[in-house]
Amino acid sequence: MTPAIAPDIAVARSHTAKRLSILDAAARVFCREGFAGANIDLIAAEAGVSRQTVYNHHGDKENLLVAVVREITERINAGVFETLATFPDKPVDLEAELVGFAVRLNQNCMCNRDGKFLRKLLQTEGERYPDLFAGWREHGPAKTWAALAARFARLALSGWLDLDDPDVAARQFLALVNADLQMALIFGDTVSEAQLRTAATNAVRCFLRAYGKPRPA
Amino acid sequence: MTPAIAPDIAVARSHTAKRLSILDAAARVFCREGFAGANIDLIAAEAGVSRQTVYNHHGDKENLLVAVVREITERINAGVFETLATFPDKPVDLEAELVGFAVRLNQNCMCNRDGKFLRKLLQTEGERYPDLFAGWREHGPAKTWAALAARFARLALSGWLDLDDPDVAARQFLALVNADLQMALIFGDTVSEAQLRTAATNAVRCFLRAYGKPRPA
DNA sequence: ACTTTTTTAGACAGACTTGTCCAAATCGTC
DNA sequence: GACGATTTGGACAAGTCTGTCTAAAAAAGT
Repeated sequence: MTPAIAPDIAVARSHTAKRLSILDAAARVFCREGFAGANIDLIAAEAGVSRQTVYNHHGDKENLLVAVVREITERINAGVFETLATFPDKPVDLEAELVGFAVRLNQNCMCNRDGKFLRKLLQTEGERYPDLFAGWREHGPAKTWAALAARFARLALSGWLDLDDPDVAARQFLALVNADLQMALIFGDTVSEAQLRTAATNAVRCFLRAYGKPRPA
Repeated sequence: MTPAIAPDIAVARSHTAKRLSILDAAARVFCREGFAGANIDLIAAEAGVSRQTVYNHHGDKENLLVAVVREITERINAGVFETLATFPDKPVDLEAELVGFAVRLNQNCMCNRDGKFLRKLLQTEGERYPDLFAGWREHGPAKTWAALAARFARLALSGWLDLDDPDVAARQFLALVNADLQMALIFGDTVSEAQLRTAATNAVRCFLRAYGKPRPA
């Protein structure tokens, strides 16, 4: 069995390697130039692959865009899921731990390369291909917000927070975390970790002034 | 004098009318299709003008983009300036008046057509033409934030607010106001006034829980 | 070593755009 | 009604891009 499978894996590996390389280059070029301005020759060159190979793998330019979006949304969802698992459910120092969580969230989901790409692709092609992002639209932010809201609700139950509406609080938490990064995000600048920490600290401080309670017994 | 000027004005008027019509159509098409995908024939058609006229007015496609961005940023800046003047400097019911202000801000600046266009153009072409938006980058949001921060500082002085850093508070106020609209803004949906009011109410309530003080005497 | 699959490079047609040119037509003014 | 400026429609060359095709080369598998 193993000898029969091993070659398959080897083939699949090089195949997959090229596939990923193409998707990566395509993501970069689509984001930089927009769908209409993206040049398949350029994508092939950046992927270190011949143009024909691009067509062999993904057939169409539109198809390639679909594959890129699928890939990126999957990676982002994975990052969000992973980061949500680090939420401070049983905090000791709530402020510090929420700051850490906010920094992780931004580093793993919003401010990394994938986040930037998704934001840009969504903005540029969202209206032209509405069903392209329909899946992410339903399973992405809404799920994230709901999960975060559930965590906040638990913190409220255990006496750390005083909340009217956990869903609103979750959205506000995320908005506050990005408050200081708006400009950088909109201009596509890279944000240093120091900026990230400052932003998160300001956000959590405001959030806890609004919804925090003295540490429960 | 008047007979000598009148024709000039008449000429200028029709000229200007066509100019605006072209800029309007160009903004729509650039935003919908991106710069590379925008078709000058289409712009001319949507402007109800022949293609040659577009070239007569703006020469180049790139030049046309510059003109569009200049036009939009000017309108946005005017809207911001106008709306900032309605800030409740001497409030009676601070919460209600801040909600009203937030709604106006969104209606006149962020959520209207110009705001949507600027966001999209910035996202799509900001990296390719960095100096195109350099002017707005310096004189736009930074000025807005500073002006808003000054208003909040005055509210703090007169005993309505308890602020550490008015600049941070201003950015947080704006972030909170958009917290509930993120999805709609990112997907380019239109937002109803009811949504705007709800979002503003949630935002102001959170903001005042964090920074509000009981009404001064 | 032989076979099969994948990749490559290049040529290619078809379509589409941009920006220019020009002659006819339209418009407002004298 | 005549004049000058502006607009129009269409034709045009030059360039770019997509997607296909082909035969050679490379890689992988048996």
